[in-house]
Amino acid sequence: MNRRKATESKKIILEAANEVFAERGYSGTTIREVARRAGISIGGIYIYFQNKEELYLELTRDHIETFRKHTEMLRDKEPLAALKALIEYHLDYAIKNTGLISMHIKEYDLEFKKNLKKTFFDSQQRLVTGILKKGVMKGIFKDINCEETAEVILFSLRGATMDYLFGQIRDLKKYGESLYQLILNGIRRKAA
Amino acid sequence: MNRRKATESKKIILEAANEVFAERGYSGTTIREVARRAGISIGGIYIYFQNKEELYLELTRDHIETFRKHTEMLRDKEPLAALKALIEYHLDYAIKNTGLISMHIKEYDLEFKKNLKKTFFDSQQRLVTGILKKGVMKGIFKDINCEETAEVILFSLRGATMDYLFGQIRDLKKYGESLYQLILNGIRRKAA
DNA sequence: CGTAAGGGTGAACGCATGTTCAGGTGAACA
DNA sequence: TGTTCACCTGAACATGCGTTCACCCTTACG
Repeated sequence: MNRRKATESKKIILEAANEVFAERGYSGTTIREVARRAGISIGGIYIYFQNKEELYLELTRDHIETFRKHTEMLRDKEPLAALKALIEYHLDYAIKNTGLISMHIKEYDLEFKKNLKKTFFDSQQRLVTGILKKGVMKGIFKDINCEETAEVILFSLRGATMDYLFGQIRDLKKYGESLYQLILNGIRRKAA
Repeated sequence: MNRRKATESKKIILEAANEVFAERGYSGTTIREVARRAGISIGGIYIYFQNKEELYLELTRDHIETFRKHTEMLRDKEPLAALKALIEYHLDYAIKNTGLISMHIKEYDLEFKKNLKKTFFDSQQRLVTGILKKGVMKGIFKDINCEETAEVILFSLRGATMDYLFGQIRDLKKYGESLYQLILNGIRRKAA
């Protein structure tokens, strides 16, 4: 029927796939459902994507890139403000992208996305370590082990995200302040 | 052939199922594989369990009960010791039961185990809140919001578990001390 | 007009899964 | 020995999946 341009169709498929993956996870997503929601035929998907994996990878690369771009900006802020903003961004992201995060948690061990995941986690780890090191240098933070503390901070953020996902807590934002205080009391140099 | 007693067969099936579920998660587990590993036929499984869900639930109930029993004992300890032991137990459990935890994380939203999960999470929450309240009463901890702080502590423990599972960190035990310090500095009443 | 090509279709294929059920087998007892 | 019954078997069934491919439109161009 030649209804659309190729680039347009590809975009529509990606958007539909994004929806379905977020709702159902990787293995729960069927090509049939993506096709249905994109308003294209089953075979039509395979014109633009070799297979389901490729479709998934293309989406995941986008998501990681978006997240990375937003958090990398924090490097320029003051350590305290950067930490606060990091916590806020994490919690905010979790609230606004439940489906996406759910997908990545549920299928965390898919072999074909291992590299992508490692790169992502490492970049976050480096970012927080950087913030902490800056704080230590400036005398704002105690003389902590920055790598290890960065990891622990990320633990708590991911744990909060997970509990929110699990439905264990309703108002995630509420915990932002508690998290900030707990972290800060643990690393800040005493004023007195 | 009447090789075994019914109770024995059921136990063998449960053990096999435990293995396979831990390795492959719920949906990744096939009755065929459980049967193969239990040394019984496919149909044999259905003599003892109505279906896959029931098999899974029976196992999960056991696991939760074991965990709960071990942590409830901490109520009698001194708050500081209880916190330390709780952290230790969590990390230890994560290391020794990767497969199990992986299964629960990967299929966290299975409808038929929702109640079981909520009960489990709530009991942990109550336990930590109790420990904190005792500490506050004794003047060991600051006048914190016990419920909220308990949640944040559980965040960090679950986050640590998750990062370990994700392969992001290798030596989980190493982070026990960091976690303890961060938490403690955040809630302990200053000695001076 | 003919025809090539980009864009699209969906029935069909091969495979895997949870579940069923007609039937087998051996020990225990009459 | 014959009968019963608890225990067990695995081919068969219904379903659902990712993927393929022979074929169909519509447009562009000569």
